[in-house]
Amino acid sequence: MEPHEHPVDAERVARARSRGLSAEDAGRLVSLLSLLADPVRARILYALDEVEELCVGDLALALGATEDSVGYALRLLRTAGLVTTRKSGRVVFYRLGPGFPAPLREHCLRQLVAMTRAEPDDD
Amino acid sequence: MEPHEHPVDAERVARARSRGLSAEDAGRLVSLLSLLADPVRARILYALDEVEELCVGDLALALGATEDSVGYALRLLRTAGLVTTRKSGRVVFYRLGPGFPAPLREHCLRQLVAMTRAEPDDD
DNA sequence: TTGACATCCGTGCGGTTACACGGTCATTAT
DNA sequence: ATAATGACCGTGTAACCGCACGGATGTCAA
Repeated sequence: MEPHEHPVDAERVARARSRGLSAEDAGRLVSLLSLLADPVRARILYALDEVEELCVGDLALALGATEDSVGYALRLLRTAGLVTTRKSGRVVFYRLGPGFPAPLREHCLRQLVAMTRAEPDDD
Repeated sequence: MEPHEHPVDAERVARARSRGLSAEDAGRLVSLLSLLADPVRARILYALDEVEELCVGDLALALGATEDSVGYALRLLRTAGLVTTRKSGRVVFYRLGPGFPAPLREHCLRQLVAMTRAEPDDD
């Protein structure tokens, strides 16, 4: 099942090859988007974008999810450096990390959400 | 394992609840982002954004992937309505669909890619 | 018509991922 | 000190997903 050896449009193929996404860049992009591509994580990030700071229990309360669920989600987000923690007593507060990608916040979270709300164009 | 009944910051919880993402909106957002969160699909969409139109074989050639792989990827993208097809003889050309979300194209594809390239801030 | 080709489709398998459970640490109150 | 609480961690399991394989469809060439 080798790719055929007769490019139909060699010029476009060359352009796609040179200006396209490398496998490495795609990998980084995907590992980032994968973190957003989960209901709990997306809602957590969106909530933190709205109210700045929340602790685990309150987050679970606000989302109507189990603490286990948000705990697991926060584990991944924290590992990826997308959120930071502030510990006060036995309560741990979360907020969006300083290294949180601005375009991701501005466009992917806000704009995409707005769009998704407007267009009921889904399965 | 019920959420505790003592919100630490009741005001923020209320705000996160009212202005936050509903489960349904999150579901739609996630089903969209999930389509981007794959190396092959992301590279296909990016390539189509660059060169307008490509057939399956040329796409596989440009990405250095098997035709099976891009065939499967296109199957999902087509089902979701993100790409459209134009058939010429036995060759099928793909391009970004008319319903392709503009913010997704502008920001998620282009800006995020640029950012991901610049910042080696990943696992 | 016969054969070769580009693509699509259904299916099974392997790897990944989300989630629930039990145990542990640190902190606060009695 | 003991008990209770908020959160973390490691592990097992079940579901999901990408992908390869085989076969089917439609098209061009001889």
